[in-house]
Order: sequence, then C-alpha cells, then structure tokens
Amino acid sequence: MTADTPLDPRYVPSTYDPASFDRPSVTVDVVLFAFRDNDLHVLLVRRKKWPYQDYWAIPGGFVNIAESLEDAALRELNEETGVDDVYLEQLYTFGEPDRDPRTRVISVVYFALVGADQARQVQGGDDAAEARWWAMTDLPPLAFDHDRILRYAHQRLRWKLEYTALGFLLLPETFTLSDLQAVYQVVLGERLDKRNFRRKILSTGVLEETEEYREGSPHRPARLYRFTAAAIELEQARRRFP
Amino acid sequence: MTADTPLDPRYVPSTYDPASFDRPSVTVDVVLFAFRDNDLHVLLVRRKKWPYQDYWAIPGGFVNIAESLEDAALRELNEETGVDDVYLEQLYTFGEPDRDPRTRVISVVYFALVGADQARQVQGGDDAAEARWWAMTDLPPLAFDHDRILRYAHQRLRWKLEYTALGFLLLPETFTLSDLQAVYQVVLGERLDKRNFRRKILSTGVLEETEEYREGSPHRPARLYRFTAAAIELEQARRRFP
DNA sequence: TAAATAGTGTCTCTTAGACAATATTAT
DNA sequence: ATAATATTGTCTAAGAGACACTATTTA
Repeated sequence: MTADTPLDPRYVPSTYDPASFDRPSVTVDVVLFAFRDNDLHVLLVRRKKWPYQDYWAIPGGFVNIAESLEDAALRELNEETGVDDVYLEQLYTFGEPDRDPRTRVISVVYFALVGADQARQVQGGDDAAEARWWAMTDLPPLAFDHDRILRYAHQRLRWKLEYTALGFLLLPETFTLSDLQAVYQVVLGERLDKRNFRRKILSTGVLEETEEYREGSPHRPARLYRFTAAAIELEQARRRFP
Repeated sequence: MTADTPLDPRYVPSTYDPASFDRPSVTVDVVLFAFRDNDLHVLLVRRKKWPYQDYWAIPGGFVNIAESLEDAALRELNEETGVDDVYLEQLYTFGEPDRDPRTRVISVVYFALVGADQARQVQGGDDAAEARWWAMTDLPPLAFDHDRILRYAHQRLRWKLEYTALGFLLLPETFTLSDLQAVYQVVLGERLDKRNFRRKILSTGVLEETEEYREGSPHRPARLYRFTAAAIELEQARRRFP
C-alpha cells in the first residue's frame, strides 16, 4: 500500500500531465491598511500591462530566490511606500489554478498595518501617481482575485480589533482615546459606547498616558496616549511563532 | 519613486543573482491529526532518499500545475491514507530560503483532522511501513523544519479546541462525552471539570444525543453522542471564506 | 456488595453591556 | 454663555469556574 505514495519512485499521480509540468510562479503580495481622513484605507497600485491593464491591484511581486517570504513582503512594501516599520503578518496563500490568465501563480499574501503618519511618501503623487491610498468604502475595480483577498484581509482586521487592543497600529505615535474609538467604530462598522470602550482598552494595559493634550480645538483638549512597546512585541511574537 | 517598483520593466532587485534565477518549488504538505489510544497522533512518512534519509516527515508533495492547493492537499492525503473525508484548513506557508538543502522550496501547509475510525488504512503496516501514526508525545527526529511546523500545527489545534467545540473531529462518528473530554484534556494538557465541560460543550449545540449507549464495561454505560452536520459545515464555511 | 465510570446543580465571581451627568476649553 | 468634545461610575445580566454527591452497570 505504501508503494504508491508520492515518495516512491514508481509513483505517478493520476493527474500528471507531462506537457504541462511547469512549476508555478510564486508572488508575495501585501495588503497595507492605514487609517486616514477618518476612514480605513488600503494601498493599491495601478497595473500598466495586460492582464488587467489600468486596473488597481494589491502591491506585490516575485520572491527572490534567496529571500524569505517575509523579507520579500517587507521589500515590496518599502519599494512602494518607503515605509519601514510596519506590523506584518502572513494572511493566506491563494493558489487557484486560474487566478492569473498568464500562468499558474501562487500568491502568499501578507497583512500589514501602518500608522497614519508613517506612510506620507505615497501620498504625494495622489491621483496621477502609480500607487495611492483608497478608502475601503470606495474601491475601484480590482485586478485578478484581489477583491476577494481584500475582503478577507478586511475580515482579518475586524477580527483583530474585536479580540485584541491593537487598533492603535493604524494611528500615529500618539493619539486620543476618541481617535482610537473612531478606528474601532469604522473598522467594526458599529457604534461603541464611550465609557465601555475606554474601560476595555485601558484594562488591557497596552496604552499609557502621555503628559500632553491635543490643544487648539474649541472644546476641552483630549489627553494623548501612546502604546507600550511591549504590546506590539507580544503580538508579533505570538503571530511569528511558526 | 514608483519607477523602481517591481512592476517597472527597468526594475532590478538588489538581491538579484542571474545564476540562480530559478523559480522556487512549491509543495503542499498536510499535518494530519487523529486521536488514537488516548493520545494525540500525527501521520508521518519515512524518507527514502537524501536529504534527511530515514528521517520522518510530514506527508506532502508537489502541486500539479492545474490543481488548486486544497485539491493538492486532499490528493496527497488520500494517497497516503486512503482517507477521503477530513476536516481541512490552510495552516501557514513556510518559505525560508534554506529550509531544504536541495533548492528553494516553499511549502503551503494544511492542517487536517480525521476521526479515529477513518484512518485505519495506514495502521496495517505499522512499524515496518512507510507511513505511520506517531504520538505527539513521542516523536522521532524529523526532516527539514518539520518539527517547527508540527509545533505550530499543535498550537493551532490547541487554539481550536480552546475556542470552538470541534474536538469531535478527532473522534469516531459516535462517542461519549468522556471520550470527548479526554481529547480536550490531552490536547490542552490540563484536567477539566466534568460538569463544566459538559455544560459548555452541550451549550454550543454542535452535539446531539443518540439512543445508544456504550455497553460492555463493568460500570454504568455511557450515552453515545454524534455531532450535527451543521457544526462542521459552519466551521468549514468560516475557514474557507477567502 | 464492591468497583468503576456516568451523570447531575448551585454558588460565586468576573466580565460585558446599558446608561447620563459633569468638566474643560475656545469663541 | 454657548458650543463642542472629554471624562467619569454604577447597575444588571450572563458566563466561567469551583465544588460533591447520586446513579447504573458488571463481576
């Protein structure tokens, strides 16, 4: 019985087709989220060639042969945005045979979050540029199966905010609790009670008060908070375990 | 700035080495768990060739060019075990450049659970055979980075039992609540209170009573339960969303 | 009747959610 | 003083965990 396992030299898989024994290509794509203008945004790039010319797509590219998947993701990201310090985790690997009309492409997709202040580099070109931020509520037509990927990434983000206190990853280094609540409300798509929200977030211990306030508005200034370094470390460790 | 993205024809990655511009190979591996002899077991196969000759490894193989990743996983699994109906989800994609000494191999690893009664086919050969079950508490030396993969799969299983009621996926079609509790205790590595365990599991609604009892022991017979089909459907749907 | 496992209920503590009034600033 | 947002506490309901005795079967 064990003689017809794939490890046996005599073994020939029933679906084997000698004419098409190419190896699939592997890309690494990155779904990068940020919170801008009170809305959740994704970074997309415009395609210049067939297929899906002029459609928008999740940034990504081929893995170099001597580079880890995560390094590839960080490199791609840095090339697109200049961003260096992001929260990154592997999202899912998409490999349906017909997702790219050119050839078999397997995409290892990463999920990244960046603070609103860190990703200014991309902002410059804006509409005419090749890469820009899009509000998740107002996406353009997307190339390949990228709408499905984006929906899944969005779901992962929702899940993350529901079960962890890591929403601050989408905000600048300091922020008010109202800022943070806005992130949660937009991502989760529901209104949250202010008192319960504060109690819950503060009880996790991932935030600490600064001595500063956001001044300049015609109302009481809000205290600024920052996250504790330990918070991210812990989550990264948990995620990166494999 | 966008001129040096990978989408630009002029772009040359800094790590590019023309001599080694092979495409990575892609394998699909499957970590298959079952609960046998009151212990958590994994299915492993023995390698016949270099590298890691005679070491044990997670079963897997190359993806056929026209086959989805999930189909590849199911095919590999069926070839090894004859098992057809398993719970399957994608676990993680491992792609460190040096994890296989022969060439760059990227492994999309799936996580599978099978009822103790369904995987008898492998059981026959036992020690001399090429594929056999190993208790997680007593693993042999493993090929490649497969110990790491196994630890991660084990963690995922722990997580799954902690947050869902899907432990029955490791059991035969009918089982007693004590059987199920044993699964949870072994996988989670802690003793559970019988009353609390039953209350919690039954409250999820994934189980239903049968009219049968397990007879033949010198004590009160235990009622047999089965899971509701809806339970698995739901979890599969949740997982497969992407 | 002894041995062995099956089966069952209550109390307490913690946590999550509903809910509204006061505080502070700029204009 | 008015407008606007910040900040704070209590009550209630539900869920999680600790805990021990009775029931049923075979040998």
